Amino acid sequence: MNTTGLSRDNIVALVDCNNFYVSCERAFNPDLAGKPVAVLSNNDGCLVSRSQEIKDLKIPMGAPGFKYEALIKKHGGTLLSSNYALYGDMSARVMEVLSMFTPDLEIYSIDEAFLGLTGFQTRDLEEYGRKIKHTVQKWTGIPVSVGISRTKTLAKIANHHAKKIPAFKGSLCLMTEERIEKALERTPVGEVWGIGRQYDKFLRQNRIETALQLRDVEDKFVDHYMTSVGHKTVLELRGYACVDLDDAPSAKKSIVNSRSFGKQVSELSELREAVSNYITRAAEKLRKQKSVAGHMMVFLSTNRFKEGPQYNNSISTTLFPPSAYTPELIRIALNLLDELYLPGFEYKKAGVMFADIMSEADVPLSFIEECYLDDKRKQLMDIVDKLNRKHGQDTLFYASSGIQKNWQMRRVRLSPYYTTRWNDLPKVK
DNA sequence: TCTGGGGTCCTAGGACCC
DNA sequence: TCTGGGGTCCTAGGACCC
Repeated sequence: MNTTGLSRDNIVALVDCNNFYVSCERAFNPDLAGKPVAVLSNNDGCLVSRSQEIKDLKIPMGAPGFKYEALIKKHGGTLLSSNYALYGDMSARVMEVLSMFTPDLEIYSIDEAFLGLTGFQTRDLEEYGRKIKHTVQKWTGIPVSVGISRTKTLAKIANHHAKKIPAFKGSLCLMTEERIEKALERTPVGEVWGIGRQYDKFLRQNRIETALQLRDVEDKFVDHYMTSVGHKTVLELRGYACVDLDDAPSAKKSIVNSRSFGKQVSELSELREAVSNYITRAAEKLRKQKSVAGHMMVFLSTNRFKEGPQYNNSISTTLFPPSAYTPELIRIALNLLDELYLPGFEYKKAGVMFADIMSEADVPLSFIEECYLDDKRKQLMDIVDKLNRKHGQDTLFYASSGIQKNWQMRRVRLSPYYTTRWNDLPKVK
């Protein structure tokens, strides 16, 4: 395998929040400490974040909430609806603290970040990791684990062990050959970043069961049986950094907004309301990253878990000129929906997607006017966005989005918006 | 009664052209 | 009637991630 130009002198840390959504809830509600707590997905469907006590009850990730509700209640536990406004805000606070520990911060997901530490060799890195952990905990109330090594893939593994093994006190640094080998030997191959279910199965069939065995596999095997992604994974395990740190979040290439409904929906009028809402949200995201979309898709599906006739379909169109102007996008989407819709089905989910996304700045000058960017429509969108940011989502909304919203998702166990709504600020008694 | 949502990257294969 | 082979572009779908 070719390793020309790849560095073995990198240092990178992965900081990962422990049970992030549950930790956010606990940060504001001390009653939840030490008891089983789980956060449910949208529509109060499956468990997407579990406290240690829930994991100890052997309740798997992604399990449907209703199956385990009784068990959780029996152990004095709590199930909560997801409160993304709260988690997003807490995430921003954690990331701000992390940014003080490195000039190279890559926010990888809502609860994870990579920190470039190349050049920090002279420090006691594991101690530095512990300092990061304590600072985040103190200033945000969120517990995190820190893994440090030569590549992102190795840092992931380090993080995993830091989280699982109490003796490491939340921070593990894998820099020496000896430590790396020991950790890789104890890591099942399926836990390696980039090895999913299919690869796991294939590798095990070939007697590769640990991360160490994967690292030391013959080049011939990799060349023959693994894709370019697999190549990178193996090289990263060998300490060659192939996945660069990316500190400037890039603009999204596609934007999706979709939700399951809180009930079965068969009326076109209700679907039109939902799609109008989804377009509104997706177009806000478009404008937030200063983009316009050249392609739109609308999709619709029935409940796949329920017996009965199923309908699962999508329809799409080119947007020319590309746009981020909500009223126009709603009009187009509703036309698509009318075409897509078949009466007589019980629908459970709908969604919209924008693709062929380009930056406003890249719109050819000759299109700018048609593209809405150069006139009152653009100003109107700016004003709507500003008002809604300041006074809350849907302060200004579109008539087509409806008011009753009977189709909306269920969130019956929602915690207060502790950090983003004045009336919900926690009170000190 | 009740089973999430939002992304990226890669590859294979079809369509088309020469 | 036969029907190569190489290149490019596009799309659908798979695999993976959080």
